[in-house]
Amino acid sequence: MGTVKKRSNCLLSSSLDIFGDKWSLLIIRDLMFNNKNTYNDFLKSAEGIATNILASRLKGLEENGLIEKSEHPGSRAKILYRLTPKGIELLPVIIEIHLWAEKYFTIPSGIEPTLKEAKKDREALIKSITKSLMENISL
Amino acid sequence: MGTVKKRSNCLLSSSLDIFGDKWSLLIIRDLMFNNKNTYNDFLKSAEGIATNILASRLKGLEENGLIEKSEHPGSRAKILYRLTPKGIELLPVIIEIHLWAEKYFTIPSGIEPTLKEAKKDREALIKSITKSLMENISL
DNA sequence: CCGCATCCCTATAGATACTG
DNA sequence: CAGTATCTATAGGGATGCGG
Repeated sequence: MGTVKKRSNCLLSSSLDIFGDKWSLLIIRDLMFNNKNTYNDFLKSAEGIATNILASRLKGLEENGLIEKSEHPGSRAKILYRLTPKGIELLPVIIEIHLWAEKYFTIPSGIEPTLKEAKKDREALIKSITKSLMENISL
Repeated sequence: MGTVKKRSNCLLSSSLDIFGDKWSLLIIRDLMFNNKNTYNDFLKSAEGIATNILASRLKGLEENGLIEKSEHPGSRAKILYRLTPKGIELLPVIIEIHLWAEKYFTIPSGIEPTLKEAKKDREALIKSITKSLMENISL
């Protein structure tokens, strides 16, 4: 999943070459909303990603500039993964997927307020979340 | 790819269970923007999907209510695939992916005006495209 | 411990040939 | 035209190993 081979020069196709799989956006989600930022954090997520798949996806996301590694402030042994601006900019995509899904799946507890806000003032919500994510980068 | 097994009750995860692969959204794209609506139309797209994969994806998309089959008005031999409202509602997701991709890939000819319109008045564009897609349904 | 790498095995993706 | 059949390659699950 590392190197990218563009299937066509369609923007959608090129995007799917990068994150068009069942796992990449879930890792982005964990980084964005779930305060997860280490290898083991991702492993523990509800969907149960396998370790080799996680390693492969992290490598691909890093090679494509969506995430980056850095030192963990608490432990020398740990590696901290962070979203880059390019990764953070996927927020609108993820929000739209949520808004779509909300109509067809039962809504998990806790996110209803955010969904409501997204429908009321989408731009403001994106701006606000982006801001706090960007601040996280410059630690 | 037919039956759905939800990995978790996360809205994003459930969505990726349905269209989180390298092909499904491209078929939706062809139906939305490229006036393609038969099996062979999809086969001929630039990315070069294999026939068995196409069959599998069409089945999955139909089982999940994103597309539906109908009779082709011109030829009895042909099958016409159409987006359902549930499929059409993926338009905002696809637009956001395009807007993201525009920043990181070279833009293919022809879609620049649409991208510009999407940035100027996103809601109006979505409304307009949705309307014409919906009219297509009730033939 | 933590972040992987490796191995083994199964399931799904995918290329190509072929069929009703 | 719209798919199957067949075969191979890759994705993915699960256990385990291993250096830092």
